[in-house]
Amino acid sequence: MSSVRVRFAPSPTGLLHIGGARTALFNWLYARHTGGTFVLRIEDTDAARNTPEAVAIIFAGLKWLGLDWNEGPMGDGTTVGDKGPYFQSQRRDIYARYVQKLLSEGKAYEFEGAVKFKIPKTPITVDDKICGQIHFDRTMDPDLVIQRKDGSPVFHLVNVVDDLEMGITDVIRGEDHLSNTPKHLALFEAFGVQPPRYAHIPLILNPNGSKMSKRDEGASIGEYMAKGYTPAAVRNYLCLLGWSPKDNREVIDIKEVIEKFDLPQINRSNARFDINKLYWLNGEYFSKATLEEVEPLAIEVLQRANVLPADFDRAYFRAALGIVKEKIKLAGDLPEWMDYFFKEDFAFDPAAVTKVFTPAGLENLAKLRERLATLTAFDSATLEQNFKELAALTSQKVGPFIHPARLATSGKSVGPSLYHLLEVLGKDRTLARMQRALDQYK
RNA sequence: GACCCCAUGGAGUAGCGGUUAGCUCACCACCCUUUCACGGUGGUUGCACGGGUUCGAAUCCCGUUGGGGUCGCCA
Repeated sequence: MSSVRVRFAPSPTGLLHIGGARTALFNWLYARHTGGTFVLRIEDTDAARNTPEAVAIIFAGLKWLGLDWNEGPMGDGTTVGDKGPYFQSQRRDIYARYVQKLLSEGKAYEFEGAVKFKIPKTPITVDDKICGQIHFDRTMDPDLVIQRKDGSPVFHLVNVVDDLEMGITDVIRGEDHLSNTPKHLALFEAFGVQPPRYAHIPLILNPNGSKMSKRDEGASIGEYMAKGYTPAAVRNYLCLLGWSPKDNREVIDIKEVIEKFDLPQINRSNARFDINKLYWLNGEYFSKATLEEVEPLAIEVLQRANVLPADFDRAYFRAALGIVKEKIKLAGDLPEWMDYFFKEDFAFDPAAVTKVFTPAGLENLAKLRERLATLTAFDSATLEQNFKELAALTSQKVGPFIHPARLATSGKSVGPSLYHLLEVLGKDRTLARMQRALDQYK
């Protein structure tokens, strides 16, 4: 294991922000690339936010993305690492000690009950691994409150003390912290230690270019979990925001990303979040996955949507999933693509009814039903043959039979390959559904 | 407002002094097809602007504009 030690230090806000997840990802990638250590630390100094549920959401999100950490609370109640505690709320005495040290050395002073750190009024340069050398004037910077009137330590202090105590060598964090870095550098200097290296990564913006806050659509990893996204796809997409393999590929295996990932080549400009591209990318992963791989997630999604009954027919379900899977990009789209497989009283799409269940369309449907009723085999090849024969017999193209058949048996105008659909539904269901449509509209 | 960062089509990016400015998503057209989708082919859209430097700038420098961030006893 190399000497590199990086950390992800989220605050339990009740969700794992997409930007935070990306920061975690980049830290994780760097740790894995260098063979270093990835530390998870919970910045819960704000007591109001410190709930077990909020912390659990962070664990769940990181695990879902496959970002494992080497040190910190593991999420199951256990803790790994000898630099703990890894919850800031449990490190009060450590912070107090550091504040005391600054106080006794005259580097901080009391101010109306709070404690302020004296910011050196001298220019300083931040040497950032992504942004390069950044100069800050500091001569007009006000002193920094490091401990509140109520005795609690402030973010900048705890952040620096923890990085110091935990031996963090590289701080990879959002660019929103770049302007805070001179303060942190001053604190490290006051403590008489070498500061870590810094790497500030660009932010993720909303599609309209505004800052993505936690209330914005799509800001929470939990949303993607709930919508049935594939974690590898989300992770892949996040890799592409600010980083690139530089060879025109989009779908890239995480192992290869680890191999190629490094800090200097990270982009310096903010990136907008494009749900469209994520959706496409998810489709790439979804269609490559086998039926077996997709099945558990599909069942979960469908049962949560009340589409799949508790006691479903496994073989029938798998057959249905098989023909639908080829058509969609996202597991979350499954409910609206599969609801009609499991109920007979589905509604017929009104727009499609107007267009397809015309007198001629219904006439064709009736003829079709009559013919299908005589079949003994009901496989897709036989069905296709019969559709075509009937079309030829009536001097029509096959479309005028296909469309009414689809609408009658699924209620929709779009769906999986029709012949396969009918095969999966089986003869009895197919005929019954066609009869229902005829009874209702003819 | 001050300070900091950024700037290639609608979005993500490749490019790192000489390219017909490449790729992906999205969009449009055509082909294929039972619809949708997939796939295939083609297409619209770009170096923010103005000055320099140079024989030559998307690439280097300065300015302007635009966007983002920081300036809390939030993290």
